Amino acid sequence: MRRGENSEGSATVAAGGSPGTATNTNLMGASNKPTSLKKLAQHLGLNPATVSVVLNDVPGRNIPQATRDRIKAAAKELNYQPSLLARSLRNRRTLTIGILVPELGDGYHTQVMSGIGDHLIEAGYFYFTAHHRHRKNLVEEYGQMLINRGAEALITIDTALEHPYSIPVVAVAGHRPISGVTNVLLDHRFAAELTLSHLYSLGHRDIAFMRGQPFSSDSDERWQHLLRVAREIKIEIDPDLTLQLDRDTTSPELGYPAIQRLLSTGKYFSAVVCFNDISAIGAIRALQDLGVNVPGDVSVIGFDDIRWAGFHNPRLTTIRQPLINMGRIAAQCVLNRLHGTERYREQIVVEPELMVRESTGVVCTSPSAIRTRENKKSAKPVDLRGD
Amino acid sequence: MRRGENSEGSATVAAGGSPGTATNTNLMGASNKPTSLKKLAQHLGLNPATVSVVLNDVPGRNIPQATRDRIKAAAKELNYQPSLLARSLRNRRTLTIGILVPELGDGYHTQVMSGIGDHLIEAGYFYFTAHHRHRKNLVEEYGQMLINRGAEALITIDTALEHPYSIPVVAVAGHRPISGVTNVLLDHRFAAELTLSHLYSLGHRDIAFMRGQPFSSDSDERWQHLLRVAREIKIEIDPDLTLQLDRDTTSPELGYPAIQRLLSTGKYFSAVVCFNDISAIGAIRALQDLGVNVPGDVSVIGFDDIRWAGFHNPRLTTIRQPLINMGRIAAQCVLNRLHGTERYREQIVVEPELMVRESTGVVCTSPSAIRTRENKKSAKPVDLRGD
DNA sequence: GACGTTTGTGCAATCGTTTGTCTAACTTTT
DNA sequence: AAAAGTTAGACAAACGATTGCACAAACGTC
Repeated sequence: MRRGENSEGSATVAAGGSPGTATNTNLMGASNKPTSLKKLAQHLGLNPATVSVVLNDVPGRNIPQATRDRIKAAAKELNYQPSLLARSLRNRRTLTIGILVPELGDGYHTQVMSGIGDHLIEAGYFYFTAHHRHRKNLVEEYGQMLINRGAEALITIDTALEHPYSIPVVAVAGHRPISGVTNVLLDHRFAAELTLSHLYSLGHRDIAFMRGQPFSSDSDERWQHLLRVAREIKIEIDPDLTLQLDRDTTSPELGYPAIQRLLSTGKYFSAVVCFNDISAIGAIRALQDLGVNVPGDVSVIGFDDIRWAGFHNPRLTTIRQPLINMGRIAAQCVLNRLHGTERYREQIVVEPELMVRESTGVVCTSPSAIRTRENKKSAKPVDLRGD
Repeated sequence: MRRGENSEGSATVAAGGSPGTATNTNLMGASNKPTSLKKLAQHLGLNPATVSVVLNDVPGRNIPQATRDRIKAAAKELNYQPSLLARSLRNRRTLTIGILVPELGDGYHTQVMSGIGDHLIEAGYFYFTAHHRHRKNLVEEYGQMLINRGAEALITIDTALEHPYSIPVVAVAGHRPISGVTNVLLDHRFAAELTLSHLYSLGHRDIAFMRGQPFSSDSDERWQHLLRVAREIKIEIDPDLTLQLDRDTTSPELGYPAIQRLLSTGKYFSAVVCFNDISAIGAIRALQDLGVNVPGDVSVIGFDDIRWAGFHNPRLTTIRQPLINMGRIAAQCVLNRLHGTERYREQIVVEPELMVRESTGVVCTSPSAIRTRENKKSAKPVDLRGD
């Protein structure tokens, strides 16, 4: 049924369009070069400086209204568009922010980016994005590149910075304290409390945990707080029930094999705390495929509250990070620091929120249910998508 | 249990960090200004031009190795970083592409962006992104802005362009033929065939349809092909079973009320063709909430094959668009046109793929199942997230 | 009619690079 | 030893805009 089993999706590329209408690559309908200030001035018989002054409404210059009108009319007529490149060079202001992310096209980061982008573009700023796939040298290289291209400040998401920068930096979910870097981060202590007290109150004591990949900057922080809170409320964390994610992917496939491994040990557990919603979705899928009911037999709790968490089946109980807002806050902070309207702060803490939905429930009293899983034939193997 | 019911996610902002360590906003550890070519040359007692020549390994110039080494050493020592801004101005090459999208942080677009970003960055290009929320004036304004900032070419996703541009443009899922714009688009005819023949072969004849929002550029194209193919294979399309999406959101909430409305009419249908996976997930949720089994009572087919389609419950049967690949193709095409290594083409067609999973099944023979829905009490109302 | 002020615009330098041309010194050839 | 050629690097003019300063004409005042 499927055509093309190659991993990246089959894309048959076909040339279309009638050959007769082929257009030249470079020059379209309009004139080749855009009108420069100089040409405009020449056309008007004026000096470029005068034109510039008028077009920018520089205060304190007296140019008669007649000339002003004449200039503005000509600018419109010749469709003059100032080269922001040249302007940036001269003014030493690019109105550009650099954004450093590990990955494009993933739920978590894109939500944050969305908040950032919204705010920046409203404020008249543009941004360069670069993704480094958690590779140290690329973080360094692209960071520098962004600066060379004129970024006035940097925003990073889930990125491990190594040293201070000469421009303002705001890091979303970067945990290292670095001089000059403002960290926007979640109150992970509170998140751990929400997670564990929720499960505890439902009667769960045998809880499996998924630790995030080592390269994800939230992983360690989140784990440490879970450990601490667990100790405080006297939940024992069994090393055998502790999974370590390691694959560098943002597909739900992430959590799938982890759960398979967990189940194959035969150890009893009534709940799984997942590193994020994506892995939670994979985990649920794995459980369901092996005949384990969620939340009947095992409760699953996610993290992030990505867009479809509330629409999954079962609806995902999760710890919500205000991702969009975190992005917005980061953008706001970076602009404020740029404009000097805000003192540098080491960190800005945002609060998580427990979203109770359907994937968690009261603990299953008879552990027989989970023990029966060997008897059930697992469903068809999961469809593992390439990318 | 929830703290903060405001729609954007509660984010309590708190200033952290010990006040003593407050750092100045602007100047960090390093020297304030980065070293320019001029300063470097001065430091070496040489002319900037000579330094430039050496650092760029300009061929055909004879500079003794000793001097070359001296220059390179000094460049490293003073950490000279060329201003790409100035270089761009002088060379009239910015190595920058502009990307125009309707929305940030949504499954469909971000997948495409991911493919674009990958390819561009590998090729040494950077990109500006701007999102216009389908607002005509913003499309125009941001498009111009990108050009003013030096974009050498434009890539658009799901964006309605109005006129030709003076630089190469590649549009992903833009359907208007515009001179100088290469359209990367899906073979919607084939997609319609895949969709309908799949449902037909499962016995479905009473099929409901969701039409995409008018501002989405794929909507009309997709609908027309569905109509045509339906006529050919003699599936009747009932206007009463045709839904029109209109809300401008990328949350599954999109499909939810549409299905509610549909069910409330009492008309019988055995399958729903959704505009995309997101709305399909919302649709499934709505059906399930009203006690309709998917695929037992109603089959649902999506479109796009976003990342978690295969992990949803039930796994989503869908028409896959090779989104990442479409992005990659767009990037490749735009660079090729820029370098003149590829003739302009009006369009590049990519092929969809039917992913048969679990949300479609053989038609339910006794329509009683769906008629019983009034008897069942619906589940808790769905959790409608704000953003 | 001399002088200060206002008005309207031009000039030139600057931002940080790149690149074509040019010169001075040094080396080789005859 | 003079002509020719090589070598090493300087110089200046761009790229396209901004901005402080200068300057000329017109105007008003005494």
